[in-house]
Amino acid sequence: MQMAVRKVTMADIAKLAEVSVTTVSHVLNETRFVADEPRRRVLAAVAETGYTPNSVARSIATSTTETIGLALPAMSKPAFTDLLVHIEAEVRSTRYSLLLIDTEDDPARELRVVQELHARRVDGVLIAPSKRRAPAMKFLAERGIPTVVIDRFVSKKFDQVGVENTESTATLVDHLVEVGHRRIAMISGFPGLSTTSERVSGFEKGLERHGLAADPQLMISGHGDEQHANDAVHRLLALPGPPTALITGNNLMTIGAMRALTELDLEVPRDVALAGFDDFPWADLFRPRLTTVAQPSSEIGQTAVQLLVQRIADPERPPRTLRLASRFMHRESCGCR
Amino acid sequence: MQMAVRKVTMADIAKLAEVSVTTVSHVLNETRFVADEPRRRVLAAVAETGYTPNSVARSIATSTTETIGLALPAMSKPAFTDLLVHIEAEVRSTRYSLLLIDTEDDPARELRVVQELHARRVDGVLIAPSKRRAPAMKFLAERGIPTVVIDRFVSKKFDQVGVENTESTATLVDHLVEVGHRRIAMISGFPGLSTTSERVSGFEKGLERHGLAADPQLMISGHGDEQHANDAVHRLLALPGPPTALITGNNLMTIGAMRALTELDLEVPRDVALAGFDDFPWADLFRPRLTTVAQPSSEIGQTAVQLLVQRIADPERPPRTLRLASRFMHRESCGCR
DNA sequence: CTGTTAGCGCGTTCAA
DNA sequence: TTGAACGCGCTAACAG
Repeated sequence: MQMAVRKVTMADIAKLAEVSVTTVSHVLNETRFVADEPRRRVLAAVAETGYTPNSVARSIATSTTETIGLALPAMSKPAFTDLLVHIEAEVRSTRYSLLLIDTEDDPARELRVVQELHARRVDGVLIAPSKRRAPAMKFLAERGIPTVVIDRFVSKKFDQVGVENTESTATLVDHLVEVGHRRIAMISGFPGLSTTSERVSGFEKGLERHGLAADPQLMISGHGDEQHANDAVHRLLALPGPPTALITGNNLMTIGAMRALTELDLEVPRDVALAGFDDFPWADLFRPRLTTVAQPSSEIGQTAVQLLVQRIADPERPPRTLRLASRFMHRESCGCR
Repeated sequence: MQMAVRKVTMADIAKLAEVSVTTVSHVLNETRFVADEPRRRVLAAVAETGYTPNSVARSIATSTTETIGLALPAMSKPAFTDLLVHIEAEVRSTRYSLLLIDTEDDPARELRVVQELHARRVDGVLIAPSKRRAPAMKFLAERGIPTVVIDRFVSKKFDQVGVENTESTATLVDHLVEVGHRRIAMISGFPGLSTTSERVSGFEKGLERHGLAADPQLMISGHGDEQHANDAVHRLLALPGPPTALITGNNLMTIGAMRALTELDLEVPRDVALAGFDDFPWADLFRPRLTTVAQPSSEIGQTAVQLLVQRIADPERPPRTLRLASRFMHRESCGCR
C-alpha cells in the first residue's frame, strides 16, 4: 500500500500486470474466465496502486449510470423528509445510488430539475410532481424515462404509489361524528394537488355517510403550510356558527392549527377537537396527544424504489397505481376518553 | 416539438444545423463566440430534436462531475436529517448536484461508501465520520479528495465544521445549578465520537466552575439512542442518591429520558429537571416544553458546502476547523419559572 | 469566426 | 484463454 499515484487507469494496471486492458476489465467485472496467474497479477496491481475503477467511464461505455434521481418538492416538509429517509434506505439495498434534488414545488424549476437528472442520464426518476400536467411529467413521458410518481397521483400512465387519502380522511370524520360533533371544519392543503382533492373528497364522503351536509363555510384552504392554516383557524372560529371540530390536511397545518388555538385561548379537545392527516414522531410527548392518520412512509418508499427498479428492467411493463393503507392513530385531541 | 428520437447526440445536432460538433459545443456552453446564423441553426436543431446534453460524456472529457457526495451516518436521526435538508438547500444554490449515501455509522461500510463515491468521481465529499481514525478518512486523505468533515471532528488536516459542544453543554449545567440543582446526571452519546467527549467535557467543566465534583455514578452512556437512554434513566433513578436533574447528549436520548420518567411516574420538572442537547421542531407543543441547546444546522450545512466548494477550487488552501455557536433555548423542563 | 482531430477510461465485438 | 481495436458523446488544442 502506497500513496496513490496521480491518476491510475485500467491501462496502468494492464501494463503493471502484463496483460491487456481487456483482461483487467474482465477480472474486475468477473465477466469472463481469466486464468489464475494473470488474474492474481491484476489483483496485485490493483492493490499496489490503489486503483479505483472510474464508473463515469464505465457509464459512458455502457450507457447506464446505476443512479436513481429523486425529485422532491420541499424536502424540509416532514412528510417528504420522512419519505426521503425511507427511499434512501431502500435504494441502498439495490445497486443504485441516489441523486437528490429539491424542486421547490415550482413547475418551471421542476422541469429544469428533471432535465438535469436526464442530462446526468439517471436510469430512473422518482418524483412527487408539482401538479397534474406539469411540464416535467411531459418531458419524462416523451423520453420514456423510467419514472415512478410518489405521493401525488397524476396519471395512470405512470407507476404511482402513495397513501390512500379518501377513506383515510373519511375515517377521521367518522370518528369525530361518533364522538358527537356535527360542525366539523376541514383545513385543506395546496389546491390542485391530488392529495388535497382526495382528502377533501374523503371529508365530504365522511360527512355524507352520516347524513351531514358539507358547509362550504367550514371548508377552507390552508395551502398546506403552517401560516395559512393558522389564519384559517382564526377565520373559522370567528364564524357565527363556529366548528366544534377541526380536520387538518397535513402535519404542518396541524401545527398551525394548534398554535392558532393557543392564541385564541382555546383548549384542545375541551373547546375544539382536532384530528389531522400525517403523524408525528414522539406524538406521545405532545399535549394534547394528537389523533391522526399516519402515512405508511416506509412502505411507500420501499414500493416506489421497487417499482422503479422493475420498470428500469422492463420498460414495457404495464404501469401500476398503488394506494397504500394508512393507520389511524387514536389519541386524545379528538376528545374521546 | 416532436416525439424524441432514440438517442440524439451532439453529432446529430451538428449535422442538422450544418456546423461542426465544436460549434455545437461552443454555443451550448457559451464558451466561445459563434456568429448569429449558425448559432440560431444549432438552437433550432436542439429545440426540434429535444436534445439533452449528455453530462456523463462531458464528465469523462473534463474529468469533473459537478457532483458532491454526502456520506451521513443514520440519516433517520433527527440531527442528521436536519443537516441533510440544509446541505441540499445550499448545494442547490451552487452548480453541483448531491449524491447521497448512508454509512450506517459502520466503519467498514463507510469505507465502501467513500470508495463508491470516488468511483463515481464526485468532485468532493461531505462526511460525518464514524470515528476518529476511520479507514474511510484515510482513503480520502491519501487520494487528496476534497473533503469537509461535518459534525464529528476528527483531524485538523481536514476542513471541519460543527456545533461548539463544550461550552454549549456547560451552559446547560450552569443553568441547572443556578436553579438549585447539585446532583446533576449526564447521559452521554455513543462513546468515541468527538461530539460525545466534548459534551462530556462541557458537563464536567460546568460542574467544576461551580465547585461541584463530577460523580462518576451520575455519568452514564446512553449510546446516543433512545433505548439506551431510557435504560440509563431507570438505573440513575434507582441509585441511593438519585440525581435531581438530567442532561441528555442528543435529542433521541432526550426522548428516551422523557419516556423513562413517564414510566417511573415522575413529573418533569417537578420531580426531576431535564435539559438536553439538540432542539426539536414544534418544541412549544411538547409538555413540558423542553429546555435545550439548539444546533445551528442551517449555518453548519451552508458553511460545510461553502468550505467544500472552496476546497475543490483550491486544494492547497489551509484547512479550517469551525465550531459554530449553539443557541440556548430556555423553556420549562429545567424547572425555573 | 469555425472545423479537424485526438483523447477521456472503459466495455465489447471479433479474431486468434 | 487472451488481445487489438473501435466506439460511447463530448471537450479542447491546434489549425486555418
